[in-house]
Amino acid sequence: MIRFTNTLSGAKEPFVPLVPGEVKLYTCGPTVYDEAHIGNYRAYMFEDLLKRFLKYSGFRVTHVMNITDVDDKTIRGANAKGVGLEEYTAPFIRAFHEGLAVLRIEPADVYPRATAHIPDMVRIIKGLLEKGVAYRKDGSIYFKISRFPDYGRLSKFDLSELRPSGRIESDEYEKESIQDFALWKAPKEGDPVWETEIGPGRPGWHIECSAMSARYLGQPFDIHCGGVDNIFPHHENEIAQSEAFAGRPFVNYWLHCHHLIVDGEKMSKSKGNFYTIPDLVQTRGIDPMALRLLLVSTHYRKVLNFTFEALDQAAAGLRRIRDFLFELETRAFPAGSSPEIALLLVDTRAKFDEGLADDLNISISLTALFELIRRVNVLIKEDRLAAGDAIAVAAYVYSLDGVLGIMPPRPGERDLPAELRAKVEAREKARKARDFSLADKIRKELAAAGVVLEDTKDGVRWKIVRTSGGS
RNA sequence: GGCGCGGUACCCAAGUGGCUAAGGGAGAGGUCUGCAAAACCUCGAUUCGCCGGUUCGAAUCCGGCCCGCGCCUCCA
Repeated sequence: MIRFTNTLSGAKEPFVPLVPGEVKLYTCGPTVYDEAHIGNYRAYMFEDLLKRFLKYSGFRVTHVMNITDVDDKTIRGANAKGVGLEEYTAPFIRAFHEGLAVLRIEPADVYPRATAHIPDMVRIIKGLLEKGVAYRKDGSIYFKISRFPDYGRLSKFDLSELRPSGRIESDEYEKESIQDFALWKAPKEGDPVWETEIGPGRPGWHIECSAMSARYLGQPFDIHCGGVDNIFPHHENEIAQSEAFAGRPFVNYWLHCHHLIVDGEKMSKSKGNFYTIPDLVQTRGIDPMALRLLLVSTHYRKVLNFTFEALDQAAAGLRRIRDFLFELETRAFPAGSSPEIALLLVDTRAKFDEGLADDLNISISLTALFELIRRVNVLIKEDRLAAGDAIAVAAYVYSLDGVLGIMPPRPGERDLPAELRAKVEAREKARKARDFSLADKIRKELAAAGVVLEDTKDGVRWKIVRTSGGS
């Protein structure tokens, strides 16, 4: 049984999809006004783990991730640069997809863009007006919170106790109640304007998610994810719009991940602790898979403290997994297989699956993997592992890649360029001739190229220790 | 002030009433090795933010306190 912590109830609940075997998933994507940072990717990584685990568990998953390409910040950015909205957001959208690819985050089925779904939003706003849940004021349209008694259920905010913050005072739009939020914004100097049957203007922020989730997933659907900072107001408002419009529930399970901080502090450009994928991978030469393991291995409901030490630790863990596979693939084992290993794999699988099934408790799952590695390493050391065992264990570990996404390419998919291969052979010759200084010199050259040599009693073997990043 | 997360070894982190408090990293010593790498073995928290309480028994339950973090109207 799979269980998730549902923000709606605040408790761990058994996960039961609306349609057996199928999961409809909506995750809040980027607002493309700037380059995404590793904190943003932490959320996408959590969602990737969730989706991969659901698929691994046998569900068919339909995943929708929105791209917010019209809002205050994108408009401001485009105006500042003197270009159109589309021209302004295009490079950020491209960079976002590149970041996903570098981190091996599986693509969503659809990436709907807000600007391409204005008619869907208009239809909902029109419906809300007709029901009297929305009202017009100075060309804008607002959602009337007083008409939605359930408001605050997700964030557990009591409206009467909401403390006004500075932002309310600076709001440029007139509303009946400060808690009402904009569905549609009246045309303003410099804003893009859509001519629609509810009048000219542009959409508010929250309406796109209500409109696009309904279009691609229906209502209700199973799981909606995002960062904790989206709980209020964004997700609360989505619920209000969608449920008031359709008269039925919006989402069954809300899953939210916590933030990523850097060295114990919030990441911000002014502090200089603001990292993007290219910063780490291209500029600093970080293995993207180490970053992936780091992001994925901290439980999603805990704050992730990003440090370079933690990144090194993740890289070390990754190395242990890779070296283990390398061992299984490059050693000569005696023929046969043992029931002991078959049993060990059954136990490992049970523990691994159980961990993730319990609200994505990945620590348990990784422990299961590392325990398998340690036990099999002992057997290798004692010459008790047979060829069939090695194949079975390696196949199992690779199968986990469906969930973890960190494994190296399989043996057939990796090779050394001819020049490096020649160096490996040259070193072997030197070593046989006991010219160790030449042998060590070549070893160093190979190391600089990211290739590590290991001398075993069965001869030399090489492994690639750096995954080339990005481009 | 409200709502929500968290505080377990040098670092990351599991464990929510009971066998010796998982696992990974780093460190120290050892085996192996031309050197190295990997692997293996050994060592490492009498103790879980603090103080009380409940209990035969508490990291785990209850009460109080301290500390860190997030959200509180367009932030993942």
